[in-house]
Amino acid sequence: MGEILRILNKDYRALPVTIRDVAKKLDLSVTTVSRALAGYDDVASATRDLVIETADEMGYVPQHAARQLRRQRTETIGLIFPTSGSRFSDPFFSEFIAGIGDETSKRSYDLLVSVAPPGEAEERAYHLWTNSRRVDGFILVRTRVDDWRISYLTKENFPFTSFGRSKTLETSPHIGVDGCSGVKDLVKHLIGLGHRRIAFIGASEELTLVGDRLEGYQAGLEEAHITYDPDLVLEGDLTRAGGYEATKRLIGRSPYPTAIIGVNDLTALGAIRAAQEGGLIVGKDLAIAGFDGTVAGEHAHPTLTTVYQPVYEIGRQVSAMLIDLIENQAGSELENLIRPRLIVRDSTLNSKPAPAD
Amino acid sequence: MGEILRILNKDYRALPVTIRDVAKKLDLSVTTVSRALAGYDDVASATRDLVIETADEMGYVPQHAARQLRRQRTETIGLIFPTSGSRFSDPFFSEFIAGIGDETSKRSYDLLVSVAPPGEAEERAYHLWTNSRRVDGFILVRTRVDDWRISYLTKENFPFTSFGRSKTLETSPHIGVDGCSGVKDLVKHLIGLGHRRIAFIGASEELTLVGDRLEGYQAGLEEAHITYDPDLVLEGDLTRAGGYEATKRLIGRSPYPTAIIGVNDLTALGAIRAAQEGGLIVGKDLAIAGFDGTVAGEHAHPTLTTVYQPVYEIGRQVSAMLIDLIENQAGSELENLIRPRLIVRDSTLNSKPAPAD
DNA sequence: TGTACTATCCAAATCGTTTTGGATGGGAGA
DNA sequence: TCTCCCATCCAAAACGATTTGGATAGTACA
Repeated sequence: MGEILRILNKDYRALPVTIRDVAKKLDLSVTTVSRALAGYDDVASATRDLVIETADEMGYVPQHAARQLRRQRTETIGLIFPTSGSRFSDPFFSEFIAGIGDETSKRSYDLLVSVAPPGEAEERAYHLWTNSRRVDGFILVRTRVDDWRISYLTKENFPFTSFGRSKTLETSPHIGVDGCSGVKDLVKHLIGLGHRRIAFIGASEELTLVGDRLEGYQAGLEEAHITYDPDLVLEGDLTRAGGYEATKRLIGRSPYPTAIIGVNDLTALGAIRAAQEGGLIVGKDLAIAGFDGTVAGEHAHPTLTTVYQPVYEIGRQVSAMLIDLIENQAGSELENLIRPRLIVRDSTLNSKPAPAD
Repeated sequence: MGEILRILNKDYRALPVTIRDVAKKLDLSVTTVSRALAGYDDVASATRDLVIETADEMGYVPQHAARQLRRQRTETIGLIFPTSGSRFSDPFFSEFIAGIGDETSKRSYDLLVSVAPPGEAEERAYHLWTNSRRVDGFILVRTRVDDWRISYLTKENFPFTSFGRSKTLETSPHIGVDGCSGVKDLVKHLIGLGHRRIAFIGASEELTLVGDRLEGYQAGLEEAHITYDPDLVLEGDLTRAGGYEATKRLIGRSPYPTAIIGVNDLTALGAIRAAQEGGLIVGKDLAIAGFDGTVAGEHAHPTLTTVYQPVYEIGRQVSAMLIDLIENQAGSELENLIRPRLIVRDSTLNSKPAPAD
């Protein structure tokens, strides 16, 4: 019969079996079936076993929409990636999602993903997902100093956790990477090699990660009693092109800096390219380092000195914290500050500058 | 009043405004409000305007679950990435999702993402999302020769489109990249430089993309009347480590091949690493090329010759096709075969082998 | 004036669950 | 034999939207 329908009607699709079908088959009430499957103890254990068995062999799976409507919970968390789509390729991304995905599926949550550049489209996206009760909570990445998302969700009392701190962030659990101490370690490493004219290519200071890392840069210099020179700090945009452009300008100067720190790996890769085009040998004439620990840095030539952050693990934790928050399971502390790890590679290693600075 | 609740109750969260609230405020029926918002013409235009206006200023957004339950459509598409989580970092991924995300949000669909390694967990994931009516359709990536996903979804008559072909795939629209002609171009390029001993590092032939590219390798050789030597074809696993291991073995031979093609960029990057550790100058002693066109290849040293496929665009198209399929909008053809583009860079360019082969 | 039609509105059913507040019957204890 | 209680079950009311199948009143036309 199903077979006939299938043949007659191109649009045939098997109707999903509902709880009512199971109830009818067993001559039980819908209530009992529901409670049996939910494991309540007001149904006889013989009945319960029978219900579970037949539900299973009938292939019954509760329809998500109905359950969600009744329970007013979606068991879904949202992630809106703040970027513009077309040339978006952030190695950070896949690892982060993998971390979130593993944790959520372990706790039988789902993950709803969207991509929206900061601004109006982003606001619309958050409004929509909160007001339509599309998700139970959000994971925020790339937090900003004045972060609209944080104030909005806080005002609405909507659960969220974030990767990154923010001055608007007071009460919601989050994971921060101590970019300050990470970059400070890097600066120390460079100073240990004899560098004194160290440049920093950042990005919009609206991003907390930028300010954080810049702070580490300044702290590192200060500790070595090197006066901070604003001329050595340029602004990129977290992309390779940004790093390339800024480096072009830096090596055009005389004297040019002997070391460059990129605020992230992509920036540093752009810097390497620019330096090499300018005829400099990276790792010898000029030291270059990044921040992130991406695959691309491992394969660059020379291999890139960087500050590594465990993105997969961060994704896992930040979603675990969110689910705890949604389910009102206290226990996760407010801030988890991860200390990143310096990885020294060839792009800085043999770069002792001339002793006469 | 809301303010008081907010103070008294830590768990206070604003109740979303429902269509009933809007109806009550305007002293209209729920029906009329619904139909006004849906744009039916059986409501007076003055009423319609009023409804739209007040709904807007009350911040009314239809609750997704309720609408979905009634309409039996989710306006959501699913993507289950076939990989194991922990060390997953595929540059392909972020660009593909960006493509899908832009297209779906343009057509006001949502994207549900999960990660599950091929096998039991994957099957459970598909079962769950189909039976619970969690999504309206799926996008498949990394299709396999005998693909359980394809047979399952076909049997269930559940909409899907895929990136990649398969022998189990007969009726569903998909985008294929002509890896065969792509690799053939690459082989021609290498032969043009004088290479004759060209190795190929593949991966499980269960993946259609592997067989496809291998075919191109063989076709290229044949066209140049070079006999195919199975000893020159090794199996990697699409990762850098796989390429590294295989290359170690290749360059241990005597004579070693003068050129190596990696089935993807990561494989080729591993090959470069192994060759360099073995004391070979890539691009001179040994030519190496990949397939994908990822960022990492651009920054490798030497820069990697590769076959570029427009992943963002493919993501966009494959989701557009899926939505058309879901909404029964005919028009999209069954197969869209994209011809990838050879990008010649330094890793092969100056690699004319000694004329006496 | 009566009829037919149109424009505008609405009550109630429905989607598939979960939850509330009983109903029922059999056994134990007096 | 009569209560009372407990174990087991269930009817009906939600949840918030859409859709079906009218109802109502005003207008046009004879």
